[in-house]
Amino acid sequence: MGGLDETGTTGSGPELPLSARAKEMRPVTYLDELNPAQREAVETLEGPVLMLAGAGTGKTKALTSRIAHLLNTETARPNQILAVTFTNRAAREMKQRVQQLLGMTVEGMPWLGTFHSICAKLLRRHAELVGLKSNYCILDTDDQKRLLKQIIIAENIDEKKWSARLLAHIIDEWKNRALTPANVPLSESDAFNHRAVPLYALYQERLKTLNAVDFGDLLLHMLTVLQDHGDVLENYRRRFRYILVDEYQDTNIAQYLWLRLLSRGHGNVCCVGDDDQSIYSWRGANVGNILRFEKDFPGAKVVRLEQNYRSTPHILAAASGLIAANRDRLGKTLFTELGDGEKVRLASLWEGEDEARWIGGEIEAMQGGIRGSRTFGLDEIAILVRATRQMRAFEDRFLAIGLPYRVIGGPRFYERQEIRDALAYFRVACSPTDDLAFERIVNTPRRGVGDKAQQAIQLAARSRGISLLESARALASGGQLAARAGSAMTALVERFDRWHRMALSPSLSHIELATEILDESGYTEMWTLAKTPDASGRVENLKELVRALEQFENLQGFLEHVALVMENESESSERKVSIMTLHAAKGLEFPAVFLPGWEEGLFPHQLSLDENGIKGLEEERRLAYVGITRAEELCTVSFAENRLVYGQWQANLPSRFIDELPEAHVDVLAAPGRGCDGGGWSETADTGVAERAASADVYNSPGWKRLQARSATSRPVPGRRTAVDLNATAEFTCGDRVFHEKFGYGYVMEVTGDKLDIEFERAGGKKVIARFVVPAERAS
DNA sequence: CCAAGGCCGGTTTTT
DNA sequence: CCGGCCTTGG
Repeated sequence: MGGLDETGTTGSGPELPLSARAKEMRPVTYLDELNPAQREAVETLEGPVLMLAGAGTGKTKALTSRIAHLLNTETARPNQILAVTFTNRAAREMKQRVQQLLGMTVEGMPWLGTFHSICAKLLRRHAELVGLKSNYCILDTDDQKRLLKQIIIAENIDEKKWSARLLAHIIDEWKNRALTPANVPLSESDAFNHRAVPLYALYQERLKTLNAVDFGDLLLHMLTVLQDHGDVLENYRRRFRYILVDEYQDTNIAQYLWLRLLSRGHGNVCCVGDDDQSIYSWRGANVGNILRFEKDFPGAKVVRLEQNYRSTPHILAAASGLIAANRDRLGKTLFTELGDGEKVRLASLWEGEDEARWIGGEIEAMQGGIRGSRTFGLDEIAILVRATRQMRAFEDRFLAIGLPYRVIGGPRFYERQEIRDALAYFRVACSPTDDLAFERIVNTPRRGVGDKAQQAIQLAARSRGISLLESARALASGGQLAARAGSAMTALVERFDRWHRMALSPSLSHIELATEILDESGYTEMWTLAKTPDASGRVENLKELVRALEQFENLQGFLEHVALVMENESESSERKVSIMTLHAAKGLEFPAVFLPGWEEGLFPHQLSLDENGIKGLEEERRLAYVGITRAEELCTVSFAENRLVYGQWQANLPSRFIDELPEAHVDVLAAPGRGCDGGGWSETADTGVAERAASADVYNSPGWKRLQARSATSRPVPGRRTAVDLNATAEFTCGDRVFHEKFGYGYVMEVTGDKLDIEFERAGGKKVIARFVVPAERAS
């Protein structure tokens, strides 16, 4: 279970004299297992330390050993250590490994957790300092957007032009940068048609009335508390004598400020990170934090962990060669002592389906004992994609050939509609004033309470300053609703009253209560009767939800857990191939990794380049680096020359990242699927692709050569038809030499309306809309 | 009040 | 091409 301790599982434990016992129980061995760099990072307990830990260099080991060392030398007691991670997974792993090292349970480490869970816990203690009650509820992004939408509509703003989604994004960014409505710089006040700042302020007001916070607030409020209340700050500075931060390259500005406040004074802060693995800038992460560490924390000791224990040499060299193309980096030289191993394999396929088919074939071949090569279990294999839409092809293919797979990081269990609905019922039952939850389920399942009735309830609630449930009760009993809505509301209010009483009664099992709520509300029935194909799955999920309740003492505790630990915890032990995004793969490793879809536009992703230019490109490259470095023994990069994108066939160039892989460490597979075995596993690959002309290795394929050659040989015949650019920027005629942002220079071959057929020198033949090209002489 | 059709948008995603 | 969301018409 997660690193969230809000539910009290470990947080409320007594502060044990853990280190003393640890010593009795187990002799110090952890130091002997460290290399010199790791050892230095572990043993430098005082003052700021930056551990620059490359991929696979034993960073978690160093971090956990450091905690063990702090405890074992009695430098700190467990409750004096603040250790923060980003994900529950990381927190859980850290806890387990400290336990392993010390050979005991770490019940007494209350301050090891995610930024969010630790802040949530602290904020419960100090909620009143920011105008909240300690039982505040934590909204997820869905609630957040619904709330913003209400505000936008209430302010008479055209929601279509100015979406809640956009506003949520703007506000999140400000919160990431620790900007309260009052602090937003004037230069940014024009955002959202000059309305963003006042709307932000309104939103914060509304949250306060609801006694609610969003994720960003957890950090921001705690920051406010520490900044404005010297006594509280002093208290925590004295308490958290040693601070450890995992994945420092992913911290945002609010988190950075928070850490600085807490560590100023003793300065015992140890940050671990890798600037080359910073892939979350779009979520507010600020690589600058790690790049600036030595300036921010004067006298900092910087330790580089450069010995890689994960990947074989070719894989490591390929990754290092690739990332060397990035400019803004601290720079590390990773090395390994592992034996030879395979080169990174590179395969070119005709189209996306072929790619899935080929990889499926490879995986099957890797199962059975192909003579001379190692076999890989399904759970040792991962497919890492750039975008979720790439997953479909693999799922289809694997279903077809009966290859067990699991998609990691898909829509999470607690984010599914039916689960969120059920939780909303539980929320209202526990706290009848939870308006957002009430709103969500007031007419789900349909019970005849439509827009009009809901608006009346809202209005009355606002004007009288009462909750929606109370308002509904008043209107229903006063006969102020339409007949159908009125009777439905009376029944619903009555039920909630009863459920609330049951929730308060300690004698009643919360599992029975949950079951009753779902049955009596008609919610389970709604899905049982639904005729959509996914209905039965949803009923299953509801059952699973009730099962998950068993691990908690009451509904309240469960709801608190869910708010922060949005994970699907049903882990089957069956062996399966993992399919996930590159982002989701960070921190994981697999013996064999497939990296499909290395095509310009997809990876690096076009939007990333468009929006962030060179910075975007460098982040994409780091993503590629993360991908390759997940592999222990076998890494296979592939690309498809053609891909169906939003129903349109698109011809793609191989990713520039392919060119950046050092040739000496790459094994270009000859024509996978054609029977010319280049790699060792290919002979059993599906030969259905054999007839496809253009499948060949990247650099020597006939198709590739043809593309290269074409521009030199073909000269268009000057033509008659002329395209009129609708934006009146230029007119084109057959034979014109033109320039395109993405495809480079080429000649216009044919003109159809505003569409041009262009032979590009590098990219080959494309159909392009006229306004996307400029005459070559105008290209900068 | 609800179901069917039109329209837009469309990377990555933890807490 | 697909899904979510909103509008429209019954």
